[in-house]
Amino acid sequence: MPELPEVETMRRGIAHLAGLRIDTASFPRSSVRPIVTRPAPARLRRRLAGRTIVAVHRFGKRVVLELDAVGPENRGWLVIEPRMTGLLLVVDPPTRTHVRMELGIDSRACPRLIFWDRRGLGTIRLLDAGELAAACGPARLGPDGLVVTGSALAERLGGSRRAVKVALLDQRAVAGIGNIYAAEILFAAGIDPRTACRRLRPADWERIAAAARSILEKAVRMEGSSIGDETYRTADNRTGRFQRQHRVYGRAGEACHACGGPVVRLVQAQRSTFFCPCCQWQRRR
DNA sequence: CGTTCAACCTGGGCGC
DNA sequence: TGCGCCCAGGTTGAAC
Repeated sequence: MPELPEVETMRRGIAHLAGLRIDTASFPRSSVRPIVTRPAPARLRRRLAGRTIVAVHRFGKRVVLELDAVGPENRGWLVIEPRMTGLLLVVDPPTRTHVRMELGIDSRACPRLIFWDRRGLGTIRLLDAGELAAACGPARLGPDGLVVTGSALAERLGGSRRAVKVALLDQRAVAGIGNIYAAEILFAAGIDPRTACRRLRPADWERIAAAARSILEKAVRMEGSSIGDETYRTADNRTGRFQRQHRVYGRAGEACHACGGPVVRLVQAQRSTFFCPCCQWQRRR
């Protein structure tokens, strides 16, 4: 579920935890297979207790709690990856099932932070500086989608034979774009998602980058996209509002707002792509 | 290099 | 009602 706008909204929703101390950490087992944590839950619990949250970061689609050094512990980074259904909440989740992590925070302002993940595909890892660089550094994540430039995209993807929609999902090329926003960005840029990257010219990459910045920024302002029940929510359990602005995502068979023709769904790299064949054209040479 | 498939999970929706 | 199937915001690794 969460892509850059949703994860950024989560980050902002818990940014006020900076400066506060983690009292207790628990990792309830709520399904056949417990959520993936590193280290394993029992040890992670001990290593988190008593640590102060120095800052709350976002790297691509991950929220990262920076923790201070205490006793034998060096400075650490708790990397939370929500994947499809993970949520960070400062209020009670819809149900107590699927709670994967609960941090008791030493403050009346925020008694707790809950990671609630219906499908349990999310991961939580406590990393040191070197591991953080390997997981969230430039080798793994391209420039953030909010500030990506056309030349950065052209440099990373310009020679690729991949379809541009598939390439935009590559976090090494640009960080934070997922299936919803890839579709919306390419609609805004007027480019067919099947176009091979190598067919695109510098001006096309500029249009894509400009559309990415503009759409992601607007989606952040509207606190992300909430689709269906038990889907993405803000940290205080409100729905996002950007789903109302979707032009193509999830609209197969419906009329394009621009031309009136039907929005089409197709599958690329095992994932749905939505686009308007009339408004989004393909450069073939 | 690029694509395809499977896997990790839960649960909603649909056809029969 | 129930069953089986397809679908879902993500990521990773293996196989071809």
